[in-house]
Amino acid sequence: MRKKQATLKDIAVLAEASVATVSWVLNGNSRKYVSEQLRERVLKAAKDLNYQPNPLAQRLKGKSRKLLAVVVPQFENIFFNHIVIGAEKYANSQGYRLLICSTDDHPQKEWELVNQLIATWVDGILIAPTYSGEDAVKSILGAGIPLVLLDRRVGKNIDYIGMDNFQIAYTGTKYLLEQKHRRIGYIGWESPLHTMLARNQGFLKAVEEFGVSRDEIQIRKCARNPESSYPITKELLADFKPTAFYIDQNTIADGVVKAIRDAELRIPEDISVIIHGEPTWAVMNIPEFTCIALPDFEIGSEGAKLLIEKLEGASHKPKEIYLSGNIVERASVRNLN
Amino acid sequence: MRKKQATLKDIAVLAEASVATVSWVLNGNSRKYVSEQLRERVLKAAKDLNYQPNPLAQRLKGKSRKLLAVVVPQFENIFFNHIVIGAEKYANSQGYRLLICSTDDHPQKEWELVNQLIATWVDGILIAPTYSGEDAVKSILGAGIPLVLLDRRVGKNIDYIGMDNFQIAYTGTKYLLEQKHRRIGYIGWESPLHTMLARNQGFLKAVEEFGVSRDEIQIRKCARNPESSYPITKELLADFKPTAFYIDQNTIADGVVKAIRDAELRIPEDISVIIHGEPTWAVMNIPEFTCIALPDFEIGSEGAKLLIEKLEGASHKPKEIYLSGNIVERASVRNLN
DNA sequence: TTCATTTTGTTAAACGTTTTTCTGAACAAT
DNA sequence: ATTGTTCAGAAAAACGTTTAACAAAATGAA
Repeated sequence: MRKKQATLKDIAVLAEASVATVSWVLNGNSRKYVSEQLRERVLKAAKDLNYQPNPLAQRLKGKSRKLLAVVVPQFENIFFNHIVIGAEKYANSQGYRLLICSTDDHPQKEWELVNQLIATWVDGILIAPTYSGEDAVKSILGAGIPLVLLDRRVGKNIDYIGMDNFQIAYTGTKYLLEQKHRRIGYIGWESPLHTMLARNQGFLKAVEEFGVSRDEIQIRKCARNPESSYPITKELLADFKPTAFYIDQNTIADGVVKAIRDAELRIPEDISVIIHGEPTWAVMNIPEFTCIALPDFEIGSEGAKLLIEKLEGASHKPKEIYLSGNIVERASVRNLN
Repeated sequence: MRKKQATLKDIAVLAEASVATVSWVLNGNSRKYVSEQLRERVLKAAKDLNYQPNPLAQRLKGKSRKLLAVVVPQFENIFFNHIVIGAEKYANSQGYRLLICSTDDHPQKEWELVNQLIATWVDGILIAPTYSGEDAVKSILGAGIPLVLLDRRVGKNIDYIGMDNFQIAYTGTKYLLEQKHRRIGYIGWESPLHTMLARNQGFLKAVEEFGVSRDEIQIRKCARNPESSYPITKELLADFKPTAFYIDQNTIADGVVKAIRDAELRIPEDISVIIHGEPTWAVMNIPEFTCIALPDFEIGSEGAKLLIEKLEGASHKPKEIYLSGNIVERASVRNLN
C-alpha cells in the first residue's frame, strides 16, 4: 500500500497554523500578509516533513500538472524516436514530464488513446496523427486541450511543426539529376498522407525542370516495411533498369538495398541510391549512404517549445512551421558527368 | 481554457438522482440495490452527457489510475528502445498507460526524475537504474510504490527482470573458441554495473575452460560510444593482433567495426567479430554480423506483466527472473577448423 | 399486528489542495 | 469617540469522486 505523504494539514498541525496559511506561505507568490515568525515555522515544518504537494489535488483545483503527452505512430522508427527524444529533452528542461504513446498508425487505437489522454488530464498534447486522425484531433480540440501537430498536418488553423517535404524531395532529386542521372526509380510508401504526396510532387517538379520525360522515371509504392519494398525493387531493377533510386522512407530503404545486392549490382558503380531520411545503418554501410538528413530532433523540441509557450504564455495565432532538411553527401551516388 | 467535462453531478441532475446513486450505478460492481428504471435513467444520462470519470479525483480517493512509469538510461539505445516497446505493448493491452523517462545514466537526473514520478502518483514504476541508483530505488520503495527492476539489479529482495549475462557471454565466447579462435580481444564498456562484470566473467570462464592462457586474450574497456571504442580497437589491432573480437555492447560495436575497416582488415577473412546484442545495422552490413540476440522486448513485457500482477493481484515474494539470449549465426565469424 | 429484514435511495464526510470570504486586531485620522 | 485602513490569520467552500452511515419504504415471519 502506498505510504502517506505529508499533507498541508500535517504541516498546519506541526506549525500551529491553519491549512490556508500554510498554502499561502508555500505558494509564496501571493500578496497575503504573513508574519516572519509564522512563515519560518511553516517553512521549517514543511522541510521537516519533507512535504511534496500532491499534483492531483492541485490539478483538481485547476493548477497545471506540467504533464504533456506525445503521440507518435511508432517508436521503432528512428525518425519518430528522434522526435520523441527532442521533445523529451526540451520538455524536461522546462520541468515538464512526457507521456509517450504509440498508435501503430491505427486510427482506432489512436482514437482510444487520445480519449484516455484527455481523461488523464494532461496539460497539452503533441501528436503526429494517423492519416485519418481528424476525429482524434477534433476530440482534443473539443476538450479545449492545447495541441501541436508534428510532422503531419490535419485540419486548419492548428499549430504545426513539420518539414517542407516538397522542397526536401525536390532538392534531393535535383542532386541526382545534377549528377546526370536520368532513369530514376522512385520508391515510396503508399500512403494518403500529405507529407508523402508532397515528396512525390517535389520529385516530379525537379524531374520536370530538368526536362526529363515521364517514361524515363518510374514511381512505385509499397507498404512501410522492407519486406514490401524488396519485391518492387527487384521488379524495377529487372524491367526498368534505373541508374538511380530515390527512396522516400528510411523504413523501406533496407529492403531496396537488399534487393539491389541480391541482384548483384554494386552501389554506386551500377546503381546510385539516395535516401530521404537517415536509417541508422547509413554510415555503417559500405559505401556510406548519401541521405537527406531530416530535422527530426528539431521537430520534437520545437513542438514541445511551441506547446509550452501556448500553455504558459499569451495565446498567439496558430503557426505552421516548416523546417528544412539538408543533403549529407556520402558515397552512394555516382557522378555520371 | 480547458472545457468542462460532464461530472457525476451533471448526471445526477439530469437523471433526477443523487450523486452517490449515480456513482453506485456507474461503478457497477458494488452490491448496492438500485431499481432497474433508475439505473437506466442514469446510464442514459451518462451516455447523453458523454461522461468520462475524472481519474484525478478517483486517484485522490485511492483508486488506481492505471498509469505506470518506465525509466531507462537512454532512448537512443536500441536495447532500451525495445524494452520500452515491449513494456508499452503489454501495458496498453491491459489498459495501462506508460510514462516514459530517460535519465541519460546520470544519477542526479535519475534522483530528481524518480521523486517527480512519486509526486505524480504513478501506480507503479519500471526502472533500469543507473550504477548508483540505490537511493532512487529506496526512495520509490520508501513511498510504497510497486517497483520492478529491469536489466540492472540493485539492492536485495526486489522484483527483477533481466538476463543471464554470465551465461550469454559464456555461450558467445564458447562459440568463438569452438571455431578455434584463440587470440581473442574483448572490448567492453567500462562500468561498475553488475551486468558488465557478469559478461566479463562469462567470457573468462569460457576461456579458462578451453585452457587458453591469459596472455592469449586481451580485455579492454571504454566509454559507451563508438568514438571511444575506435582508438582502443586500433591499438589492439596493432599491438595484439587478435583473430577475433567479442564486443559486449551494441553501442560501441560500430566504433570497433570502423577501426577494423580503417586498418584495412576484412571481416571475417582477417578478423572475426561477435556482438553481444544486435545493432540495427547487423543485418545490413556485408557480411551480416553474428550476434547474440538479447531478450529485450521480453524484459519490457515481462517486467510490465510482473508489475501489473503486483498491482492487481495477491502479493507474491520478490522474483528475480533471468532470461537467456541466443546466438544468431551469420557471417562475421570465420571457422578456423 | 408487530417486529425484523430486505430493498431503494439519500446525506455527508473524506481525499489534498486553492482561494474567497470572514474575523479581529493594531493603528491612524477625523 | 468614531470611522477607516492596514495587517495577520482562520474558516469554509470548492474541485469530482468514493463510500460509510443513515432513512424510509416494502416485504416477510411470528
